[in-house]
Amino acid sequence: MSIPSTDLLTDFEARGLVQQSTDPVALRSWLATPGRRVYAGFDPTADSLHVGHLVALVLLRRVAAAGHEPVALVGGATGMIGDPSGRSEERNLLSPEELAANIAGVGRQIRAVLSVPTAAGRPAGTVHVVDNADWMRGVGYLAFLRDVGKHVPLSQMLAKDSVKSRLERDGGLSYTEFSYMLLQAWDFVHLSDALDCRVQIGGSDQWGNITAGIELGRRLRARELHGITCPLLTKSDGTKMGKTAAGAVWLDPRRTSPYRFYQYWINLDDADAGRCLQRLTELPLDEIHSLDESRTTNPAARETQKRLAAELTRLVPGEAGLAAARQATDIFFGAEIASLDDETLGEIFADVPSREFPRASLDGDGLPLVEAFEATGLAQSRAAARRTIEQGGGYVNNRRVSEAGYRLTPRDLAGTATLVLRSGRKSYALARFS
RNA sequence: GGGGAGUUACCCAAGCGGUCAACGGGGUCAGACUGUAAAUCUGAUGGCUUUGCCUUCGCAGGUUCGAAUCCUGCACUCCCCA
Repeated sequence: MSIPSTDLLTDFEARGLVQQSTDPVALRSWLATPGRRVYAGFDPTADSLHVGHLVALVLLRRVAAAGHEPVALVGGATGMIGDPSGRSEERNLLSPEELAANIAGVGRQIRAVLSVPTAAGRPAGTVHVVDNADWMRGVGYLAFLRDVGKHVPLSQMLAKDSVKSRLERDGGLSYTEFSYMLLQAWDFVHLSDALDCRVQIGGSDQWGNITAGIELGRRLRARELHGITCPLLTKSDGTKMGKTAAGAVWLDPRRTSPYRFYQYWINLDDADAGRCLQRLTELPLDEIHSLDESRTTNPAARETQKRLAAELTRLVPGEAGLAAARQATDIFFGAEIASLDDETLGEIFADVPSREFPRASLDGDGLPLVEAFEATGLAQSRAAARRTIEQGGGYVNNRRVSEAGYRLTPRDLAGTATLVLRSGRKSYALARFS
């Protein structure tokens, strides 16, 4: 991907990534010089980022692709406090140990995603990952109040939407969370001092915090800082992006397997998939348009979803993760499971519940299938298992078995000691015999 | 304190002496269809060693050949009058 460095803002605009920005003319002119530093902050609220953070990560990648240097701030200091923006309730404070682990995990992920070569094969170049605890740790409360707090009018703080909406609620917000924006404002000023970073980008819920920093920069340094926010990615059905019945979709493959990550994107509604393609991937716009076209003329092919899933799975879990996800997808939606070794089966069915049985149970008459269904949790009782099987919803290694009295014997093993049970379209369980 | 109504399977809700494991709806599960979507349609929906057996209709007793259905006591919920 080659974006002329002068056109970062235009690029953002073209992809629908700009919700609000400060003066576009000044912004463009500052970005006209290559090698500018642009920052986005990440709160270490967990040891992994999730799909909701993807927009910010991708924004930073575009910053890099445009010839600038992305600065990712992992909020070790702000994470001690908790950002009230976009939150309806007071946050629980994290313990220092949790926070340290989260910072390490999140930092690693940011570096990993930002170091994946862009679509055009261009490496991301210099990436700064900074922790605001490094400059906040030594700052005393009194000094902070005198040097920073003094320059922030209460009226402005109270006017922020994030504060207003919380004050209107029963729970209100604590002084601690109220102070959050001062910390973030100071971060921005600090980064402009230390790295000459003058642009902050983030989700639209960050507008208040960003402008607080811009304001502080003007008062303290007489410096012009800029901000861009992008619209929060939402789904057309009103639910949150990146949420499934099973919980958030994480970027860490240990929390969300590559298969489930891939499937999340594959399953998006058409309307959402198109937007995601534009905002989250680095596909050239003309390619996106031709996929839009394909979506109208041949929706059943679901090319958009396939492309989206491939792009993002490659970016996050990586090329190997994509291969694994695809293999798992073939198995989950494909034909009979022939002979696969136990290790591969274990990997493919990593997300699926599994259950150990004594090897001897397969000998003689074998293990009643209904018993295996019940034991693996595929059915709540043997009667339920029997019903499912009688109605044609019972599968062994993806081969339908419709006799409720069926018994599993060594012939049913897919690997050397494993077989795959399935109930209905997509409930799987692994039975291991040892 | 007095009077009345109610308590049924995951939820709502019929049933008012045998034909009741219990109508119907929702949900859930499975099947068909389909784009790994939505909608729709079909079936299932207490358990088990399943042509049968066992345990369920607030709890405990009782009447009866036989009770979710009748009687007594207890617990809880709701409404009305004080």
